[in-house]
Amino acid sequence: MPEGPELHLASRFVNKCCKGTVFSGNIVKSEVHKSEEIKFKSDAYTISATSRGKELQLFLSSVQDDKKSAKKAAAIDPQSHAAILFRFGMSGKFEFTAEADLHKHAHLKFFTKSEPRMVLSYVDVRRFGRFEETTQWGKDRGPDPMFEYKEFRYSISFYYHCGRIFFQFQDELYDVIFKFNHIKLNVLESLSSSEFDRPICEVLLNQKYFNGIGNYLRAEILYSRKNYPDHATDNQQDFLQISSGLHNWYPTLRTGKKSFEDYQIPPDVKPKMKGSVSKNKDQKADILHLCHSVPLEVVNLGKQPDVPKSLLCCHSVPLEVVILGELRCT
DNA sequence: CGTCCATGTCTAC
DNA sequence: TAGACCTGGACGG
Repeated sequence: MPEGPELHLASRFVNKCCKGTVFSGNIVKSEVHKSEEIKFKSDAYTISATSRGKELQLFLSSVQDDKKSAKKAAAIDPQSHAAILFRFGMSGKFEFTAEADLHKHAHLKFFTKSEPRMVLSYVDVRRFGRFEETTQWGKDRGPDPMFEYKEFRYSISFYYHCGRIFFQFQDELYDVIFKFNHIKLNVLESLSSSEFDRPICEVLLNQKYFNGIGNYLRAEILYSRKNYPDHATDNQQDFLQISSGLHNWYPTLRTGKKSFEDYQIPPDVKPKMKGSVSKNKDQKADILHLCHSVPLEVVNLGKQPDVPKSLLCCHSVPLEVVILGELRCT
């Protein structure tokens, strides 16, 4: 189930069924699950969710009868709010059921206050997923290619200029970089990490840059370029060539120019391609853009189950089949 | 009955 | 880079 799009749909699901619902009491972890117990406890709290790549955050907020006491509670009790970070492993998901219908592998349970009691539960058959009480996103995981597209592109280009600081001060760094030209931008240097010095099919699974891309999505992305992993990059130069968007973005690479204007964000940063296959046979789609548009298509298919499955023909086909099979989708 | 396979990390050699 | 961590469904004998 869970790559970026599924995590996002899971967050929508949680928001939908928890809207206006008040939860209460202990958050119950199954004995068998290895994650730590969740300490947050409240007589009355609400739940909302958001996702980023392959992670999902639940936000828990205590509710009070009147606003005054709410303020008071927040001031006195730091426990009036909490967040839980989830990774879904291979089989994680959320369910919202009656107590009687709880899944056998429900590992974390949130109970509604009112009767009949309902349960929001984190279900994970294989237990590869983890949860943790924290307001942070996982360190070493990059921006979401669907919903933080600009940052996603930046993260790939600039990570090695700014190091770990990048993830802590992303917004500030963009401003600095684009207001002043003090920092010399050099994509080749940015991509000089050995992490990019390998086949593109492996690079795409690096969650530091491609947070949310998994085995199925990379198959979709590589196929939609009509470019199979075994044709793909063996070094950073090839990665740049594959990512035509980076060339457009950094004219320096072709012209040697280094003026500030050359470093403006390209106009095509926002999605413009409908569908994932480039119309021009000779011009390969920008692979970074596909990391944005392809998962978004999956999200939209999830919204409308009746849509014909013509677009994402191999989303249910493992990578090996895509490589070997010249694709079997009609 | 058995074997193989699964949208993901994580860590020990 | 192989193995570990897990359950269960598909399929073969």
